[in-house]
Amino acid sequence: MSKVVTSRNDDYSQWYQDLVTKADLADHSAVRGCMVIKPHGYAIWEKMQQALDGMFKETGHVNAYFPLFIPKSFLSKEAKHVDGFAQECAIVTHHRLKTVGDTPETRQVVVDETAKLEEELIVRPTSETIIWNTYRDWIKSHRDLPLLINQWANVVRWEMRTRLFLRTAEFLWQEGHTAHATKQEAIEETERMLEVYARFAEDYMAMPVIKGIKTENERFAGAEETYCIEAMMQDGKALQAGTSHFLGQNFAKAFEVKFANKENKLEYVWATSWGVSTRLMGALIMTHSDDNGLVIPPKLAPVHVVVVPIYKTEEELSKIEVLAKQLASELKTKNIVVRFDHRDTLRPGFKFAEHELRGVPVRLGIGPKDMENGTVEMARRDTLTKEVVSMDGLAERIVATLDDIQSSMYNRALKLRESMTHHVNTWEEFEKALDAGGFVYAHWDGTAETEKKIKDRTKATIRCIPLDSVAEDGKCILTGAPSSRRVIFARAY
RNA sequence: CGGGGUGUAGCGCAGUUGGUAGCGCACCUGGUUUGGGACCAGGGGGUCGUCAGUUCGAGUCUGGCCACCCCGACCA
Repeated sequence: MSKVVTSRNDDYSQWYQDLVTKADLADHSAVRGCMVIKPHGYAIWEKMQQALDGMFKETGHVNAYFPLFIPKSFLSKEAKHVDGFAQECAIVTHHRLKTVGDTPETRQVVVDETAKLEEELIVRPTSETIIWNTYRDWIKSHRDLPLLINQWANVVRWEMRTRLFLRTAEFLWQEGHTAHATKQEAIEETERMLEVYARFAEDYMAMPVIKGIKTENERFAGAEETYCIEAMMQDGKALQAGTSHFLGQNFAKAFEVKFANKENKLEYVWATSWGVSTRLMGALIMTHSDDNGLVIPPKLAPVHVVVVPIYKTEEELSKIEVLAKQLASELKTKNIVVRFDHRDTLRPGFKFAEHELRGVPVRLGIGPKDMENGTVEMARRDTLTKEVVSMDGLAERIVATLDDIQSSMYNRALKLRESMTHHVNTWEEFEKALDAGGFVYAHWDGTAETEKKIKDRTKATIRCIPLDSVAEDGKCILTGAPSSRRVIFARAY
């Protein structure tokens, strides 16, 4: 009974926390703001990594790895960049400990002050600086470009307040860092990777996203332009799910990265960077899960089908097991993972609840009645519906069901987003729509001051200027100044 | 960094006017069960966050410290 999660209606935030811990995704660790990602959570992250990594490689990228530590002086070379990150850096100052105290009771380990570093090291909050410092040596000619590199890594940002997956002091991510000969190429790359993220979110996570551009206020520190995908969570709040930055020549200039063009003239290199993080785990949870637990889209489920045997005798069990094994090997050829839940100390009802909590998309119950009738009970996690189906053609049926789960999860999420999206023209409507929750399309005069005033008054930020927005004359919701297109406002995570 | 809260068994909690720690779940053993979170019997498991003080005696009272969580401000 201890595994029941708080309902979304009672306390959304508590529901989220319950879900993360009770579905065995992650736990708070002994270190403030840092989480332990448990095997089940990590398995889902690995599925995400796999899919994304494949997409990166398809678009011509290769993986590499750069150091965890960044010399302090590197960070300050790009002025805006350091401004953006200075407040949340972990700093390494020493490289040795020593033991003091003569007795076992008083003995303790302290920092050895004689082992102070000449230059402090910053634990990377992001790797632009160390990477661009390295690129200086790698890029000499236009023939070295484009340079398309990704790294899977952990980064540390000393956030004041943390939440499991959504904002942790240490998080896992991938960061792509590319170098190009022309501005146009770099912008194309930025947009290409935004497209990859959007496709991943929608096709794999079954999470609809809006592609857009950040306003100056929300732009990445050191970028010329930040593109993003924005998703809406079930409570109507927005979540930035991924960003792709056009960095211009800012880092090339800061780190003196020049290449000889075809005319043998030296030019600064154009750059992009783009990343998604374990925050996507939070997005996944808050997009689909319900009061019974996690709901995972089949494409990201570590296990697609679980078979729960219902039996009295060992003989019955072994018959069911033979069936399950057969089904598993048949489905394995279609990359569907079937697990047979053979645990004999737990009753079926407990297993049903547990697999629901952990989000297995399809559950099959097989008992004596089924063995007699040649049927199984098939339950869908997304709809919580059950039906008794024939064992004949079961594999095909499962394939079709998984496909259907994948697409209906997307459709459900899209429908919810649409039902919580509003277009408003007056301040009064604007406030009302924000309180109702969701995305609010409204006109804005394009100034950072107005954006900030709106944020102070309503806690809503401009999530993005949608890429597909159409030109439309209107008046700024706050100042009444003319505006040529709507932007999306929302309260956000 | 402000506000609030919590530290007692793996988890969730109780512990009265101070008298040396208990309940549920989980765990172990045995048995009966098994189509939506089983039941019976027996059993194991504790520096009560930490330091100091008051006291014959502190989980309980006093003070300090630490940690974590939640709500804000800041950020992916």
